[in-house]
Amino acid sequence: MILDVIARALRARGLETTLLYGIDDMDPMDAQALLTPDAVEHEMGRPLAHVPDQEGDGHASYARHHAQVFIDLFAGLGIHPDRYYWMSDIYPTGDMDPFIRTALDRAEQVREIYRRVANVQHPSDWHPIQVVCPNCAKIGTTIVTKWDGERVFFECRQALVTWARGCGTSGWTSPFGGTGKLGWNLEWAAQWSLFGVTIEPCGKDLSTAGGSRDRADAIAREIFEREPPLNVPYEFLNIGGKKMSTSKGRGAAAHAIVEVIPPEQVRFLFLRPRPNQVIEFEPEGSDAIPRLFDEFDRFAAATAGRPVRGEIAPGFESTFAYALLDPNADVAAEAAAFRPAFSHLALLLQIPNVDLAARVAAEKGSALTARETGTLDERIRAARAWLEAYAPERAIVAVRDTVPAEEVAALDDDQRRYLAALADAGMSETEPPESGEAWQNLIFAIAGEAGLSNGRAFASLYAAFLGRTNGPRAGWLLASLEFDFVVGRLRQAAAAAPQVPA
RNA sequence: GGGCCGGUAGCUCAGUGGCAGAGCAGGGGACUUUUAAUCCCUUGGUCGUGGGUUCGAAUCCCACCCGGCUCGCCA
Repeated sequence: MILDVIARALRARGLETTLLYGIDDMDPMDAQALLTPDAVEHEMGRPLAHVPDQEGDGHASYARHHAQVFIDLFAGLGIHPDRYYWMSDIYPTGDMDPFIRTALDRAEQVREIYRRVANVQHPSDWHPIQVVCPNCAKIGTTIVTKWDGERVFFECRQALVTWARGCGTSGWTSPFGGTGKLGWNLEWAAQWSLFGVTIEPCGKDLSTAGGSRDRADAIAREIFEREPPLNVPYEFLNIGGKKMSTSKGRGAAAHAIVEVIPPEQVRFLFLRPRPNQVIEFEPEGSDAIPRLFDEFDRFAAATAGRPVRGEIAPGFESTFAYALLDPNADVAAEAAAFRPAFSHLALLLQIPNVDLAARVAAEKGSALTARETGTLDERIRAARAWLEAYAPERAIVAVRDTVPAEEVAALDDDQRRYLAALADAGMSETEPPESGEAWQNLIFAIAGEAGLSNGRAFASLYAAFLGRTNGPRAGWLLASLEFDFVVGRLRQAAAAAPQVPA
């Protein structure tokens, strides 16, 4: 996301920019969670690119299957790298061979960097490369101990790592052309040189002192003799206090979020705070999601030049523009587009027989454009999902099965009389009110006769039916219920004992 | 234990030397038909703690406290 926005910003300044995304699929399989039990012994430790797709849905490998999930996720968020490259494709071309050669020639220097930068003490025969075992095809279990300038001596050790078992084979082999793979920090640095990388943000888990980024930076400078790319360390998004990350396959939270929140609001969520600020996002039982929409709409309004409440963060136009899905969107037109308020939609969705499109068009004051109808549909889906999975109790409108005793007891006498009068009026109509409009007219008419302010009239209705002080348009609410039930409830509430002052 | 980042209103966050802010939430009010909308008003702070520099510190320096990440492998 950060890289996508950087690329967009550079292009906006007229700079030619290429956005690359690499998948390190020569790395060994080290997580058995997604493997079938009988595959564990055989597959653990093999390169991810060589492990068959466990789902059997047509991907060439385990790596391709799972990476596709993220590629799709990125595409859905408007992130379209110019090129995805796979290390399992790069190594066989021989493009990495010069870097492998340099790393092996300078193995002692690499070990020294690990000691100095990361305080990691590798054995004196350790070499910064692993090879695919010609016997068992694993890469995570092999260690290289000698280098003669053309070939390496490897051992496939039984107990090199705890998560995979080697076969015990050893021998001389060429490390080039796809057989060998540089260690992670070296591979990272080699990619910078190979692709001419100039900017590479990374998360704070890597950006720590002595961490992967420090090592890769040192290796780039001292082994491959190239200045490392600009780093933009960024913080994480915490969902309910837990880290969400795409890089370690902890994608479950990411997908759950993306299912509920439309892409532009997801982008907005990431872009609004500074990169080094942890984003605390707690959608569960909170108004975090409605608030996210409201803030987005506020930024849109400000960008369109409409007045907004209070102050707005500096750079709001950029934040809004980069939150848009389409990098070439007409920002002014997008900002000016009408967007129905999320919480209002969530409310309307809970009332039966509401023509949402008509209501929203009425709020706007004119017909919705195709784009706005799309936004509406998107928000309706989001609001439904929110109500189902995340909304707090107070956002749920539900007609109580019985008279809400406490809330009704808090009503004043004139409000109670009003409820009785409304019941009488409903009964005395030649036709029982059926439409929301008929009920709404009656509610206002009786309130006028009783000299009760509209606010207090509505409040008494909400108390009697919902057990709360406010609610959706009362006429339509009553119209959605059985007439006899409505009259009965009105009478019960009117007859309820008033609250005794403590 | 070392390192990095963070700690500002109930919540989410702005604010890098010049009167502590916004949104939301909370409280009060307006509204004869959008009534969870809209509009107006408003409560709320030991800027993590303690020291220092300065005419002046949320901001710069030092120490400490708390939280997250990281410091063997893997990525």
